[in-house]
Amino acid sequence: MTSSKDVAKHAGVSQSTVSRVLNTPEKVDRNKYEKVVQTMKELNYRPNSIARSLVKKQTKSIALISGPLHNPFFVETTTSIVNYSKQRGYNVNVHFENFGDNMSIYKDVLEREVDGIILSSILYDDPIFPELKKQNIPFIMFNRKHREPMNYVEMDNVQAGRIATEHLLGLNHQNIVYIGGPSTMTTFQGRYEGFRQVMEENDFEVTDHNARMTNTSEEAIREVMGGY
Amino acid sequence: MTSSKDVAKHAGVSQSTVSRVLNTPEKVDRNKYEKVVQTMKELNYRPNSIARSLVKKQTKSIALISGPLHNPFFVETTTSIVNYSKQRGYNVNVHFENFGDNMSIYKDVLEREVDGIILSSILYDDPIFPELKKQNIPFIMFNRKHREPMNYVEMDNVQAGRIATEHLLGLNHQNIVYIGGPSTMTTFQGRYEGFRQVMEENDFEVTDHNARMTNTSEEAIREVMGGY
DNA sequence: CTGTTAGCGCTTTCAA
DNA sequence: TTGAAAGCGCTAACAG
Repeated sequence: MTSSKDVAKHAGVSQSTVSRVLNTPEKVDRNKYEKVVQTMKELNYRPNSIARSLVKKQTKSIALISGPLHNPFFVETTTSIVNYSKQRGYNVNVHFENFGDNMSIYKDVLEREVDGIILSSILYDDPIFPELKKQNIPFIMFNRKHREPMNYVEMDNVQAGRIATEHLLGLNHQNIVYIGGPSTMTTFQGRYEGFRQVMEENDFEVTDHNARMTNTSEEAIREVMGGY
Repeated sequence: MTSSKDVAKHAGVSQSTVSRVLNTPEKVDRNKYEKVVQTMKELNYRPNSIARSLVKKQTKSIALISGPLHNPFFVETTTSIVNYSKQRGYNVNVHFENFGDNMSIYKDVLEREVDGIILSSILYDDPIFPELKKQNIPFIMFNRKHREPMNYVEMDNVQAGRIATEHLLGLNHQNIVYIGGPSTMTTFQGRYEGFRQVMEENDFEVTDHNARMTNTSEEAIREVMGGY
């Protein structure tokens, strides 16, 4: 591995001048600049990003905790997040949620220095948040929010629930049932709320029979649907 | 940010003892160990992975250059690679290939210190390889291989081409056409080869009419198929 | 088992 | 504009 020190030696300048060529080239004498750039090429020099991160306390990378890619939603979001981050000069460390053991992911994420964290698939009262706050690491949720007020980006789930319900009602259906995931996920809370609102506005009763909470596994949904 | 130095001070030990508690706890006096661990908790200490990487010259992270997730194949591979890496203590920096401008991805990848690179969606004579070799960064390809002998993991595309062709022939079809992607991708070279072999073994002629190379876009395929 | 010391490769004062 | 020097937070000899 050739370091800036090596470049400096070969180019006959100080190591700090090499550093300046990288960071503030305009403050370097034209000739020395050329000489240094040339030497870098010859020696195949690549600045060490780790060393830079250490002093700048900035890694230019962010962690993404995503839901599973088998859900097309996360295909879209992961792709966009990765590509946009790249465009802005950031790398993305991707992690996939691990049902039943998110703690190991949190541990993993906290162990690395990142400039920020983007998380989805987080529970209403997930234990990672107190930790994140304590460690003072910037983070933002998407597709979910937490019980406490924190930054998040989410679609309007209540409205989504309303639209779906209104659609069916508009088709003159009389027997509508809501099947949603657990209310520990805000996504489902909202959609249920939208369903409930529209149903009641139209004088339908919402009962345990036509509003079912289940988990999001195929089997569970199949079982619930079997009852109708 | 609290550092190991802070912990050392508060615990009344040297900084190297704090480091030892992290790395070789068995070589630390029981009492001091407890004291240090406790102090870490109190001060909310997290070891700085950047500093560690700098001295160990190991980042415990790998870069993945993947094809687009809209292709289910890459959903599977990305998921597996990320999860398995995690299990082995590695982080994954995910990048998606950028048709027409992979250079910017290569630049991006090279700029960060990683312990190795996994790449797919690489062309037969992609310019990243000379660079990788020059920089002496470990890498492996999957789903593709390069013109030069290098490490790769790939399915047996020739066999795949054979099986598909034999299947159709077994069904007594007489008019079989091969439509594949460009031969700059080894995947297609192999499949074509399998097709060709079986066809010729069965005394069918392979011509420009029944073997077509196209690109992998929906439109291109549609157009080719329109001709039959 | 422990502390002192050097040093990883860089950025950033500070004087010159 | 430049170089010398300090320091980011850690690991790794080394001597005791």
